[in-house]
Amino acid sequence: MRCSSCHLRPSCLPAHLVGSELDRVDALLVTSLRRVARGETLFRAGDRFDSVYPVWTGFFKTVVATRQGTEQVTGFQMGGDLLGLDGIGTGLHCVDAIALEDAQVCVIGYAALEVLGRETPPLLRQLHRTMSREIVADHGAMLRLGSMRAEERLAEFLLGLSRRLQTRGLSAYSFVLRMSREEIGSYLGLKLETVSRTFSKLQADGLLFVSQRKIQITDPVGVQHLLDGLAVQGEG
Amino acid sequence: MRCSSCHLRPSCLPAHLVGSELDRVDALLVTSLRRVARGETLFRAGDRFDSVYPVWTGFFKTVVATRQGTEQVTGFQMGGDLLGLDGIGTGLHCVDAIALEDAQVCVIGYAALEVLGRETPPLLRQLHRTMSREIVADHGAMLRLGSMRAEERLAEFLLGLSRRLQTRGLSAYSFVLRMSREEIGSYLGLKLETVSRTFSKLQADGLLFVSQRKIQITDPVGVQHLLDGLAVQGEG
DNA sequence: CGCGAACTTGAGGCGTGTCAACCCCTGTGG
DNA sequence: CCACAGGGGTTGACACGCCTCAAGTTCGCG
Repeated sequence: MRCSSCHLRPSCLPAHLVGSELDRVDALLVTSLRRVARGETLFRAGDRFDSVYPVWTGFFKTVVATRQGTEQVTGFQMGGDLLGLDGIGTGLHCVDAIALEDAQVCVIGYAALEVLGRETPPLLRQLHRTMSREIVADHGAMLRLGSMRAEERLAEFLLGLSRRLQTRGLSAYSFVLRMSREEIGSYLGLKLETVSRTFSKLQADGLLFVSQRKIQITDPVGVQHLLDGLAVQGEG
Repeated sequence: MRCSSCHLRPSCLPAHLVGSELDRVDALLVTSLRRVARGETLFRAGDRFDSVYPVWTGFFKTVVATRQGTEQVTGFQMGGDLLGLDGIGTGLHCVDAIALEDAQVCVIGYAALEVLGRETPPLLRQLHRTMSREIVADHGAMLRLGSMRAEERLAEFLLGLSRRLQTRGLSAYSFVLRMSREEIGSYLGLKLETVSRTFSKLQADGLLFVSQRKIQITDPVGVQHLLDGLAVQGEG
């Protein structure tokens, strides 16, 4: 695997590298590629941390669990997203990373990343940006969970997903969900029935079509207005 | 200001440094000290990012806002905590950092931190740990907001605060809240009335005493059991 | 000492959860 | 080609926890 020829590089750690920097990264950064079958874990909470994993293909969820069995989905990761950052702090992972479809990830040893980063400032800077963006994204999740109603949470979730698909060159307004209603519900702090009902309501309001996991956002502006607290415009 | 003689160093960026590393950090890391009066902002969402700020004295909250005026408290920061990491990703801060009491922070230029970090691996590693721990803490917040009932959210919040006070050498079970009911509510995704009622209920259940902002946790084990889903033991 | 902000408490409404039934896809095997 | 099984999704009725609105109290600060 060579980072220099990877189409995901602009959104990955070796973004902005050129020339000899890129050569070194090609040679030393990614030690291997790892396949994870649908339903399998890339790592589990409690596992020893030693690597971070940019997603190359496929789709993941990360899940935290409490001792009494409750679970919370903390994120969904797709091509270009970085998994494993939760482990740096304590040396142990504290979420499960589970593939929602057959997936492949690059394996980047954290020790190697530290060494390479010391002699390649843009690489380090990109790592910091990535961690910072995850913090900001988590703040967005807190806003969703703490201050929004079910309809707003789902709308925000869909627009965020749409935006992420778009930056990866995929269709922004017509896509297939990789996760179940229950997983969406866990991420949004809702029960699966509420997610289902809310999808139906958004469809009844003419904002989107939903059929099982196929989504088509027919009125993205209307969805955005819902988030801005504006009433949806009538037809007459 | 010299990091080497700061009592908060073990929980700050220059933790684990020794000898010449510490000398360099003393000379170059902290460019100045900044005072922030109660109610004033250290930085605002939209401000240009150029520094991170370890809290030296005082107490802060960070707040994200939406265009329609809703706010969400994303965290409370006290001595040793690091403010400003949200800005690295985009070069702009995306939360407001507001002092809840007169406070002092160290100013660490991000550019200087990057340069110093390159020649001082333990410093860089500590930065990474700090960011990772913030990510993990945010996942904890998501779990609270997404999967817990009001009573559990408040119990978890109080135990977390208790633990943080304890690591700073303060009393774990008797302390004064620096934030209002409304701010706690925002952080926990509850209305201030619900926070107030829940405090009263925990007191009625014999787990703590509360009087305005003075808190005394009289039965920390009971509070922990509440989080573990165990019923509180009866008296007979 | 007095004002205003913060906190507490109550009554009633609403949104989401709970429980249950049914439907729709998909895959399997006869 | 169809029958069947099973998981995921949808929908309904009802319950409950939290929110809303309102009144009254306490505390902190000028």
